[in-house]
Amino acid sequence: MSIPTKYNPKNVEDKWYNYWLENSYFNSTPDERESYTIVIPPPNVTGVLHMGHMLNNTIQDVLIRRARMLGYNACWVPGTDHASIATEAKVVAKLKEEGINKEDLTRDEFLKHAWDWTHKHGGIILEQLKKLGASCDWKRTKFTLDDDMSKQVIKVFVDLYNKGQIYKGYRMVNWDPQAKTTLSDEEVIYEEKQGNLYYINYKIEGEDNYIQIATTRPETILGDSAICINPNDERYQHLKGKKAIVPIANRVIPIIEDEYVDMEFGTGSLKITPAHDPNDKIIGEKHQLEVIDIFNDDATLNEFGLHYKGKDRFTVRKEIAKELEEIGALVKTEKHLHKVGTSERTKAVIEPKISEQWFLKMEGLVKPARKAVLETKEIELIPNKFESTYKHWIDNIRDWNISRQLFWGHQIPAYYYGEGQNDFVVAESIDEALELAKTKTGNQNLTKKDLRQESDVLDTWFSSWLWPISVFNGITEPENKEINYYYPTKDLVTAPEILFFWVARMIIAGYEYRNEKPFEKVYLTGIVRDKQRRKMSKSLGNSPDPLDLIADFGADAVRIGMLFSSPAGNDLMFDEQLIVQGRNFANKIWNGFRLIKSWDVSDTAKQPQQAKIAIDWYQNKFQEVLHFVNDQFTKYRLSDALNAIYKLIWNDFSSWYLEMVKPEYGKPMDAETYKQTIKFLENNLKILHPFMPFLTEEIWQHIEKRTPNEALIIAAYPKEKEFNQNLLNDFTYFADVVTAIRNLRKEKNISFKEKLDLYLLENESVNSNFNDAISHLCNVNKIENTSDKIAQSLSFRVKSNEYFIPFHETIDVAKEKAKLEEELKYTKGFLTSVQKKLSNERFVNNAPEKVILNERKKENDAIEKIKMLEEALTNL
RNA sequence: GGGCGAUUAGCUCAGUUGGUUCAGAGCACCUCGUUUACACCGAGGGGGUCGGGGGUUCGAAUCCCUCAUCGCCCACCA
Repeated sequence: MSIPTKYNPKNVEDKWYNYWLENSYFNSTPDERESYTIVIPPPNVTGVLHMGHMLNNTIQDVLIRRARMLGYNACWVPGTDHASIATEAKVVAKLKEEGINKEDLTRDEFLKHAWDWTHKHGGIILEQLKKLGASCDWKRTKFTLDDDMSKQVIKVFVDLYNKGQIYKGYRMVNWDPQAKTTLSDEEVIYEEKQGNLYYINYKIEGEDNYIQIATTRPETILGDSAICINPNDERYQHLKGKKAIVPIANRVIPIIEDEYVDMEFGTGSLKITPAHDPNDKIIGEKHQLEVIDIFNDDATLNEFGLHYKGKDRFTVRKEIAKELEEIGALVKTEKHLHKVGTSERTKAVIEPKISEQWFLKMEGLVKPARKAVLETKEIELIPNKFESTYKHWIDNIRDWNISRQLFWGHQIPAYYYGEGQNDFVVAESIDEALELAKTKTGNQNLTKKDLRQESDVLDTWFSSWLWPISVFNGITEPENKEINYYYPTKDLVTAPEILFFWVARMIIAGYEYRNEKPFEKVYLTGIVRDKQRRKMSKSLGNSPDPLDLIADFGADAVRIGMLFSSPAGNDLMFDEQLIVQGRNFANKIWNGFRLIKSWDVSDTAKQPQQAKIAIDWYQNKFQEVLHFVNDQFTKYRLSDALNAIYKLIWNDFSSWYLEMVKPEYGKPMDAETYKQTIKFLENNLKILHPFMPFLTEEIWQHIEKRTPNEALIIAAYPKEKEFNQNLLNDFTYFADVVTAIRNLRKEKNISFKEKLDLYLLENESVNSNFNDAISHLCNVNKIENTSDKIAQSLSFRVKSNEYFIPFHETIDVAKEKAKLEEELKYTKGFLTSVQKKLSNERFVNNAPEKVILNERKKENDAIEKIKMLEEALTNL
């Protein structure tokens, strides 16, 4: 026998992955079958695989492999995202290490570096996904900055502009001083931070009086253009109409009145800095205040910062507090806990800033997206608790800032022909732009050289929101065969973190550009955490390298480990023990296969009764579990489906079925049982394949030589059939008998080698087809019915039947008696409670007949059992 | 500050319209076991007043109220 006792994934995983690739099983082209499409959430092109990817892509692979076996034309489209801000930040950092400043490069020079970087690191993550077994159609791999993808993004921009949905506006936006770009509201993460609340005195002009304000950001006083009080505030009536002097800057600013001011907070008076606070900007506009921007793009102070010019905002905060103290303007400082906006990507503290940006109007666009999820349920969020989150976002949506001051991305297709901020045209190409500009200006002498393209690029999500459409070229050629076939896709598997960034916007784009949903189900995964519930991350160093795990335990084990306990929407508490469990399971299956392969098969051997009944039972058991598994899949409960298969294979198939059919030592197996066993093994492999693709294919191909058309990956998933519940119940009874005998052996220290006789006092009928199986599993010599109790025997009861095993050695009567008495006591107590229930008139009158009948049955069974126990006691 | 969700065995979680098989599974733990697949194994076993307190009901893990703890999302209080 050459099959090793341990399953070794190393030897098989690459082999089968290559085999699958060579035979193009992952590739899809439109045909007459129904399509089943999943588009991958494109990871950052320069990213590397982490545990979150593992979980996410395992789920997608399970879904797509099962769909493939169910006969769908399964298509999983892979790709990567250019992730403009994240990638640009990485490239900038790398250049800095080489002593190159981004500022010193032209756009083209920088882009060349970025592309070099992308070509070097790009797609590593996709190679890593192959190790996991991901069955993506690699020929369809897309990158969001590919020309064909870019064209579609630009086309959509132009279209939305022409529809009046995109506009340029001078607005307060979120400024990331590190990346030196604006961010959308979604890219700002609010973090609670300990700061100070500074109380500062402003002198009243022409008086020896002061007004006190409170601020968390003293450096911004240099940009103050007013002090604001609540007109109803009794404390400040005398200051109405007067002016105050900004400390240090010594500028005179008005004291204005607005009911916006909360009289309860701080000092009840507020300094107004329109350039650096969204609320102040609103008040500033209302009262027509001056806007003084004190910051440079990198959040150092500009000339309005006076002697602080050139220093960083946080340095200035400390220094200015000191100076205020020195000049006596700082009254006090209090500790203050507040929320600070930070950049999702660079973690830099966001600076509110007024600037000219491009926006997409969201109001009308979101309507179909709202309806599809919340009203018609055309799109289902799994778990559906995320619907309320979705609703809240969509009902409070604001215009989307889509421009970014970066190089790496889709350059906005606006072309300026003059110096004015609004002297531009929007077009898909510079040639079209030129024609438009000529028409708009009436100047026929314009040339391309007179046009200057907008330097901003588009938010990354402005390209990824088209992903399910653009991967099939559905924007450029809206009626092409592929988009019509593959769209709408079936499942989207992603993290809840990007529900707004990406999922909601894809839904919006889907309805706007296809008039149809982009996917049917959104499966929201949880976050992978460590045992201390910390998010697994590179920076914390608490995350294992997924590739190391695969190398150590095998991809199948890792997949199983990830899925053992990860219901949709729940975080996964990662524990390597789960992967060990996955590895053990692989080994268990492997050894079951080894056992079957070790049997000598004889055409002449007669099929034993225990094998017959085992086959009959397992067929039905398999169907019961298959039904359950299918049901769990419709509910996207992958963990539960996997657990059911795990138990089926480990307990039912290995511990019961194989033990029942296993021939006696040295004897051959009959051909019929062997044939059925192989069939069962194959069915097990089929339903397990989506979860453990490598191991199952390996065994599948070991069972017999298969042609490429017979590979497991494309085998047909087992069909559901009716199953016989009575037989399953009979099996449970049989299993109880076997367990009872095993217990007796253990209690009485009876060696398994000692044969026993078994007598049955039958009060309710027993399926005697299991008798040989009892003999086989428990080393029982004979099983006979008896009409009388048997003295000098061990006994046990299953349901209302009593079993006896003649046993002639001394029995500890006292011990036996105590045991019986305890059981009797319990049963009597049980009977009392049942009878109490049944004598309750209100119960009998109100409860459904079914429930009452059951209680009566419980009562009768208990009475029977008490009788039996009492007799047993007297016999002792 | 607003909203949503959770709390069931040592751990991770099931428990679908209140009622048979409702207090479960896997892992961990304990005991026994080197018979002819697997010690990455087999056979047994212990373990929870279902977060606390009220209420509705003949009957509550399940429905309602309240409190506590935790998590997530959203929001400009200086």
